[in-house]
Amino acid sequence: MRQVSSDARAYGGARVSRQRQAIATAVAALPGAFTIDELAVVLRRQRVTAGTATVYRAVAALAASGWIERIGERGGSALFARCAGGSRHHHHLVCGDCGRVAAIRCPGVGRTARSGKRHGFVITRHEVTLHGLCAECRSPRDAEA
Amino acid sequence: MRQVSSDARAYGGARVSRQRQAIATAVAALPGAFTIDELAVVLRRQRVTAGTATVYRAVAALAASGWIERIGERGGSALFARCAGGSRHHHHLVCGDCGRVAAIRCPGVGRTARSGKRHGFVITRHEVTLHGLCAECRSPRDAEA
DNA sequence: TTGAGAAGTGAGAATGCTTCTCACTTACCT
DNA sequence: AGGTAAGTGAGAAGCATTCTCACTTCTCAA
Repeated sequence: MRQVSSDARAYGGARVSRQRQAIATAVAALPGAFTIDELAVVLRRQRVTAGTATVYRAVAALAASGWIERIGERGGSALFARCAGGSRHHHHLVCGDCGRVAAIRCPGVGRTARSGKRHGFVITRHEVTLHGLCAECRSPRDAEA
Repeated sequence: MRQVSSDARAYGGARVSRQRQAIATAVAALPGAFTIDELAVVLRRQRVTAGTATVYRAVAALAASGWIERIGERGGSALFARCAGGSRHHHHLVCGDCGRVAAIRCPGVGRTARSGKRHGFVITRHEVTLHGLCAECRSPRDAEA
């Protein structure tokens, strides 16, 4: 019996090379959102050699399988995150400081759909991203409030 | 008495050159969302000569004054739109076909703020973008529904 | 009207992110 | 073990966007 590793699942059942395994592990170890560049830094620190194209392709594969999601951009680079939302419909709460990401329920599609209908629109897709500071990144003074 | 033109207002009171005037006019004439590239095409069609840097700078100035807003991206380019939302807090409804943009009220920040608090986050900013098809771009068959 | 200075312009170089190419390597199925 | 489809990596290429710098133009004040 063949065992399907968690890495294989992360890549949607595609072939898992040494590089892809290391990339999936690095992504899982990151606390939150990351850019390709930040991921490359982690890989280098772990003495993983992987070409730029390889990292881009691996991240694209992880995103295609739904294991990570593209949640926006930071400093002109695409921002990705592995999030706990699973496959259920959800949105993201991103800490502007450490990049930690939390999944939140969708804040009422029904109302927005009605709002769209009023303008004659049929809504097919929507994106909601919340930015803020997580508990750990808030300064003690702010945390009091 | 000096008359402040609408173009001067669009540029936040900054100096209005021939190019900036043409760019503001072209933006106003566009039906909805546009990329820098699409705007450049319109300008070329109107025989307006303006360097790439000039168009970028003018669009940045229009966005800085709040006359247009950056509402996302399309095909890897920044997507802007002049919208009717004014300065009040609002979000955007973008037609995926013609780019027409409608402003909609914010779909409940209170709920999302509470949702964030549950995760220990303090929410400082949020973005909501709805994608769909406007009445004119829906095919007759879809419009029946 | 004129002069000065600030601000805008444009061509092209530079930058930075991302994708493509292609020969080489490797994971996986039989 | 062998075949093969898929992944890899170095570097080139393709973009959107920004920067540089000499030149032009706008605006204000005299």
